[in-house]
Amino acid sequence: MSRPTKEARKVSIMTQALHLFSREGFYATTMPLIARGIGMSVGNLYNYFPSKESLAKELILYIAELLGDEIRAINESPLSTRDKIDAIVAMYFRIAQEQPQTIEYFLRVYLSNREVFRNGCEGMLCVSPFVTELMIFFEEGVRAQELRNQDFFSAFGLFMGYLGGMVFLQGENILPHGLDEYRASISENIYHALKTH
Amino acid sequence: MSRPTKEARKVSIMTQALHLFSREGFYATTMPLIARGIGMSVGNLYNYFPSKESLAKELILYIAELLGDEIRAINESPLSTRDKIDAIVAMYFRIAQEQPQTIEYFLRVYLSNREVFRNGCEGMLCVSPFVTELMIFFEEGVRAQELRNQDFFSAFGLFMGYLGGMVFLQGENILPHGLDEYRASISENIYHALKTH
Amino acid sequence: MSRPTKEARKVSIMTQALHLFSREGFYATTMPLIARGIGMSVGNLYNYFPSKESLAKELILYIAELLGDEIRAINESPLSTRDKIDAIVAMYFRIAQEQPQTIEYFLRVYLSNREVFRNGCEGMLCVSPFVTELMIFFEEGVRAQELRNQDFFSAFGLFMGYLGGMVFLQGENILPHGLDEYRASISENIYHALKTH
Amino acid sequence: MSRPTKEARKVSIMTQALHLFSREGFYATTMPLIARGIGMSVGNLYNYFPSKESLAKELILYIAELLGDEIRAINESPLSTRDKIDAIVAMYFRIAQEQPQTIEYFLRVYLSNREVFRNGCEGMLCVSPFVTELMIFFEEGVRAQELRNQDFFSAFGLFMGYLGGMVFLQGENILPHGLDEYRASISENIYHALKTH
DNA sequence: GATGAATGAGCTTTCATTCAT
DNA sequence: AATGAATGAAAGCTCATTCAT
Repeated sequence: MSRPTKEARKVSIMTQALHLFSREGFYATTMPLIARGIGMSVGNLYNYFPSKESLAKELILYIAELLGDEIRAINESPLSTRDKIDAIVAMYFRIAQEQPQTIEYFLRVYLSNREVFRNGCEGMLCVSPFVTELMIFFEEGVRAQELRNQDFFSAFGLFMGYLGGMVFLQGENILPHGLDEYRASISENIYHALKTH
Repeated sequence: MSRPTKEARKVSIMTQALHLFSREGFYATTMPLIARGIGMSVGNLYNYFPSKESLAKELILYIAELLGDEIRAINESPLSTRDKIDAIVAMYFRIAQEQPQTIEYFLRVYLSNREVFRNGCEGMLCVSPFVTELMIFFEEGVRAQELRNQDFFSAFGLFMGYLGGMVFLQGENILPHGLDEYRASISENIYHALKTH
Repeated sequence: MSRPTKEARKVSIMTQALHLFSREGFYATTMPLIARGIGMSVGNLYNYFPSKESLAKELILYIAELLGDEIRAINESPLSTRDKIDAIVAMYFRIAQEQPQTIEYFLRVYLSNREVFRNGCEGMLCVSPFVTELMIFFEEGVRAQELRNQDFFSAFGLFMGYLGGMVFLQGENILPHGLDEYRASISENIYHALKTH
Repeated sequence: MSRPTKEARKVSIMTQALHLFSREGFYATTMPLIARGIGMSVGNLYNYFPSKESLAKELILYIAELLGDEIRAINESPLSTRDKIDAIVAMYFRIAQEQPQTIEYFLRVYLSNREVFRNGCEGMLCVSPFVTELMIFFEEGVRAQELRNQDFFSAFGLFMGYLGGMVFLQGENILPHGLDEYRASISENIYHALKTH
């Protein structure tokens, strides 16, 4: 049986770290815990990532690119702005369901432990692939006169805060229904919030 | 000079802990640090709170009550639902500015370190005073036919996610303008999102 | 039985550290080793010294003062320069015999691990009490016309290198006789090296 | 292009190790660091030297032979004892300047980390080529009635301690002048110390 | 001979918590 | 109630050495 490649090992570390970080938090997740989870020695972990922080930073970059790619695909589709909102909400919830660690990591590790990302991820540096695409979405909606022209961050906060909030509530088992059943009303709310009168 | 009462001592511990937790995070704040900040010994801290976690839990309860009281006052006022939205947004931003620890604690300690609150604050247990008042606000708006009748959590996620997101962005120095300049557009967005057509 | 005072504890840590550092070297001496040697927990060590390095620095300061005091006493005595040389050699060897750790620490920890002392002990900062007294000795000898007037460091290197070298050789069990039997010849050699012709 | 011989590989390892050990110290120099510096794998290093310690021991042997050869050449020259002292001092300082690693290794690795050389280099075992030549120098000086007849180690300690001390002071940037400017006075001091009256 | 991923013991340091006073 | 010295488990990280390839 051939040994897994170096790249495969790196992926398995990142997968395990994503899992633990998102569930237990950055500080409660220890390097020995990550190592044990994939049957690797602690020392060897450091052959792949020079520090716990660097591991966390690679993860957020990976996630931002993943989300950025998803939104880009939607931006490039021929949908109306109204339907793009639908598509973004659906995409976000689909990821939250299929690979919940991804969104949880974003919410509970990246947004919460800013000191960890201070060096190397200043401002939106590590999430720019994703923010950029949302900005494009918004500006195209404005140009198409489907959305009101307002400060981007007012729209951005609405989008991300709202979606993040819903996923958070679901993660806490607070929602009486599944995420999917909220999709329509959330899209509608966002659309009404942003659309031209 | 009379010795401070037990209750006063407890308040001063909580004030100091709130300050440190919100600024440094739960894990980077040590018990000796809290004690030193108020000229008390570590040992004595444990006469008031049986553990670091219990201190964190009492804090979120306190904050939930504070925010709950603020919203109750708005609920009990004779304003229209539209103006109540304005008032809630203004109140939230005012607190974020006047006592930023409060909102920061909510966003960066309570929402972020779920593992800390796992036992004892399941679901919305520790924030119910505040959630309850928002629920009342929403139901009255529906009854007055100013707001569409939808699942409460869809509205709740919008409200809290949006406001929390904006305060977060400001905390990261990402917003091009001050929070106050977003007040009007945010209220408007929320109102359009939730109002009857 | 009353507990030892904080100062006494600190002395016992320093004593034990001096012992181990001088015998095993700075790096081969671990904090757990120091702690175990005096029946104290590792954690508590850090209530007395903020780091292993700071412990090493306090030790060299202590030693430099001890040696400085000894030489000062000789400087202040009414002896001739010739006899002062005798006295300094005798004193150095006496300390090397009675508390060998002291001299060994100077030779094998302070002089050898300069990187440890880089911050806070630059140049001769941490050994100045001792160097200063030797400088006084030398200058008084020159003024009394018993010693040739030459660059101080040429004399200093002779003195310290020679004495240190002999103690080193003894520590390695290389000397065929005890240190004391070299005292006369060493004093004589030093005197002849430095005296006016 | 022919592959380097086994011997050539060994020399390149030793050169690199000497360089790093003398500059960074024994403990701060890691085996991977040595390997990387010469484009060799860690594993292969162990085909040439069974351990880090053995590498350090081979180095001191090499240096002792190098210094021994230098002194032998001086011993075999027709100079007077007085001039041989001059020549030895000059040689030592020349090496300290041309290949400082050599002397630094002797002072800061061999003399300083005795625990490393405890097994295998007891006493003068690993530096005997060099000590032997100095012994010959001294005995010939005595026989020629230029030097007083005293215990060899008293003279040895003077020579090595003094020269080592001066190089050390220079390494610490403590000397107000360059080493060369001390050459004459040092030779003179040594000669006066040892010569017949 | 050569590679370098892998090991695992051990390092310095931290900190919630306890308890004798 | 109050103190703060003491504990000890555990953290992040390092590195000499091994061994399958």
